[in-house]
Amino acid sequence: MKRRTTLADLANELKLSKTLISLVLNGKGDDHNISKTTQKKVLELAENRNYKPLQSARSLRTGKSGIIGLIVPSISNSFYAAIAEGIERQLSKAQLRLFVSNSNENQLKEKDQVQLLLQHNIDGLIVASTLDNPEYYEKLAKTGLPVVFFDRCFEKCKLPCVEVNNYDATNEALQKLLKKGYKNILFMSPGPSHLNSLNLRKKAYTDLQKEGKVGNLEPIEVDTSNAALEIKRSLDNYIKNTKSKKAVFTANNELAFEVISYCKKEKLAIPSDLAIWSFDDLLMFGIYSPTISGIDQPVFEIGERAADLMIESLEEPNGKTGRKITLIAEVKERESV
Amino acid sequence: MKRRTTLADLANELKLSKTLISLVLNGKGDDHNISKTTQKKVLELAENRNYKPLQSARSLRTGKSGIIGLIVPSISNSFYAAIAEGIERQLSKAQLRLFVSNSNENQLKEKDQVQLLLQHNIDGLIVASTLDNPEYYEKLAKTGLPVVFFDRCFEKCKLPCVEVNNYDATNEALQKLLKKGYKNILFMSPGPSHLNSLNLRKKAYTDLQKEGKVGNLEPIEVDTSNAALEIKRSLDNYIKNTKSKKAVFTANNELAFEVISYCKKEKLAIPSDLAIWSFDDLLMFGIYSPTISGIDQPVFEIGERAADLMIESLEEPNGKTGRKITLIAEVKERESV
DNA sequence: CTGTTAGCGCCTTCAT
DNA sequence: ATGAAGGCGCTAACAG
Repeated sequence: MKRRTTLADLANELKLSKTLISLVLNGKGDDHNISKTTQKKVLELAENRNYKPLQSARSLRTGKSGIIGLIVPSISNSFYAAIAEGIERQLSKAQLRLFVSNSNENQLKEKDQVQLLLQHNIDGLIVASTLDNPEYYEKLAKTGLPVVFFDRCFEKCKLPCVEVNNYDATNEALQKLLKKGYKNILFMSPGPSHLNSLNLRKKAYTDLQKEGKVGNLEPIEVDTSNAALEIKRSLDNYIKNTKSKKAVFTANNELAFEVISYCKKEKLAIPSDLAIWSFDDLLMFGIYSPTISGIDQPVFEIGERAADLMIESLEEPNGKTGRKITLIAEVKERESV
Repeated sequence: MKRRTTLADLANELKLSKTLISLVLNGKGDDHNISKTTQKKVLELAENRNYKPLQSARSLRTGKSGIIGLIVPSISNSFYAAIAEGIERQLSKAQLRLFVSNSNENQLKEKDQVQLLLQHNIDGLIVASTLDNPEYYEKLAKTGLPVVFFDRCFEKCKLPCVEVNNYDATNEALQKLLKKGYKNILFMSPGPSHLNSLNLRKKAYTDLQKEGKVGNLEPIEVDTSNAALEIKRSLDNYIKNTKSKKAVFTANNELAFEVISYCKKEKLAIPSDLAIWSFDDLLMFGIYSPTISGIDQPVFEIGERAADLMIESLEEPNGKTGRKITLIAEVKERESV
């Protein structure tokens, strides 16, 4: 079990000081007028010995780790998984690495994960937060840690974030349903929720109700730990009591999945017995029979832009705060309506 | 921007030595006969000041980081995402953290990622490798780094690994197809591939051919970067030239997805025009109309067992090598055949 | 029961 | 153009 090569090893072998080696390897050779030949020797030996600086040592010395923490509700949700890939792709261009943590929609666990990340000297934090307010992160940001939100942003929060046009996209989809003659649309969201993104989607619905355009059904909040059952109850009820054309709008992909599953079990035809439109767009929506209408968020771009914001924050720690990026989600009408 | 609390801070405040604090905080207080009252004082102050040891310092000193590296082809593939969650869940019980890296099925990138992980002093490596032989990892393991494979294991490799009964499960599914009267089954796998797991699936097919039970169609290798087109070409051809009942077996979920997509586009009925059976089992398979036959790998368990093997290796570095765990994948016959 | 000392590998100021 | 020395925060020998 041979030891890894260290700076000292290289220094000894070349009869030079560690300082010199360090300077050259960090690209500061020219600044210090170190001769080209020396530089070359150093670089070659380093290559040859496969020298790689030990991050924990460097991190201890510089206070920087080259690690960005990412916190998502669940990495096995394809939405977050795709965003994570976008982030990783972009960060790795800047030689940064990504620490992925699940919060499992649990506020305590989320804070725990942050603490763990902090212990690893992370340089920044990218978060789709489950918390109900941004205070915790605002405090963190005040200590000098760059924080970037995505997907789940907070109103009146100065921290940079990347989100999509939740309200407008939902409104557009609902309007299309109305035009198709669906009036008593059922709105379902995972809940109980304080999440701004979900509330905006819901607001698009309730605002239309206030305008008298949509029937006055109470929006349903589905406890996702028991989704299948709750959805069955709601839909059974909805279908029994609704005479007009029936349609359900789900605020995320998990619910849509359960609704489709329900239709399959109950042998309901889509869209004749029940029409479906979902916020989020899964790959399978495009090949299901019938194809399912969705709202397609630009997942990779969300990830990349979040990473960009992070890199910006890293470069100018006192730069303009409050950079908010709003991306456009594409409303996709398909056979399910 | 206030500095974090350090051991020295606590020591100063209590007029005790750093050593003492360190001992207590690491639970070695009793071993060193440190008085309960002192221990209590230390623990309370640490709690109070929200002291958290800095991992990079500890790592530098001990050579251990508490980080396990995970390398997968793509974390946005739901199969790997689910396994990653299983691993994370199990590791976190042992206070270990997970570094997730994508190899993108690229051998060079995979090695790069390993190097990066190594720089972070990782304590172990869990890998679904894209390499065509285990040498690289065997060398690594010889330096004392615990390595655990999963999903993609190597024959005649002494390193611990977790896999499923690829051959038997495929054989079972194919036998069921035969019994249903499908004779000229088309076999498709992502390729060109050297992966043992995929080759075992293919071998189950070619062995049946040798026994004369399955027609003698050449197994198809689909270039996944251009899957849709290649699949269309193969299936167009297959369907045109096959008179008997038609069925395709796909060796992974991505191909199955493309085949279903093809059927949708070409308006082919499943299973009357074309039957489908897939290795892997996606959530959507259960709600698609018709439901799709699959082979369900126990993803969470794969993750957990891989994590277990890692934890074992960590505990007894010179323990028995060659621990191989083979889990049973469940063959699920559904409406698509 | 508690403290002193040294050093992990690296970067950085200050000297030369 | 190069080097010496110190220290980041922590732990592990070795002393009392």
